[in-house]
Amino acid sequence: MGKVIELSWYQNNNVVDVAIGLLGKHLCTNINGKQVKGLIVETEAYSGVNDKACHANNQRKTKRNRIMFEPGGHAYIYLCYGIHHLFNVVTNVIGKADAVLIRAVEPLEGVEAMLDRRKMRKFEKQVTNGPGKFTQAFGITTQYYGTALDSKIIWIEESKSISENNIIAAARIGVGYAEEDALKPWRFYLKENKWVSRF
DNA sequence: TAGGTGATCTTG
DNA sequence: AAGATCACCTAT
Repeated sequence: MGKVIELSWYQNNNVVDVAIGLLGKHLCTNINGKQVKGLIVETEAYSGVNDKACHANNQRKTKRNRIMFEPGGHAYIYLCYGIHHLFNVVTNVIGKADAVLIRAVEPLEGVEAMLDRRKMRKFEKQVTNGPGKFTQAFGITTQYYGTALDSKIIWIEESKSISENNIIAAARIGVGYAEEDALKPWRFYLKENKWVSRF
């Protein structure tokens, strides 16, 4: 068992640093009596009010994204396309609405529970290789909106760090509406890791 | 490659 | 009040 990351670690004013720092760490949930763990292999940084791809762009603050304006270390979970529950880590201090989207994990523990929730028989990469897929495998839904990430429900543990040589930076996925910000290389993933959502 | 899905946001 | 949009997934 790794050490649980403290909330203060997320209260960093550089969301790109946090997005890179989360790679290789262990995301854990204990939901409906099932504990699962996965290695974070893909993240994206969303940088507050000046990032056109970010839900908080242009000071937009609504019922959906209000947690982004709270201190770092809480879960921002929202329903995407009516079906998928997407999981973000809120970062930065109160009033600075940054967040990191977790896009994919490599299963480490609780594979049975993951397959069960995904209604899959075979253990293959489709279990957790996308932002809507791994949340389903982990039991994460909007019910857990705002959960502190040092809780017993959702938490992230330290693990050995990843060297920069093994990290790829690229444009974020699915943000074509964001004009020039769509090109920012704020998607990060582990090189040659088969659990990454797409290449 | 196309269609499903429903909360959220915007317009009138 | 109605319509458009959307940080995606699954199956053809």
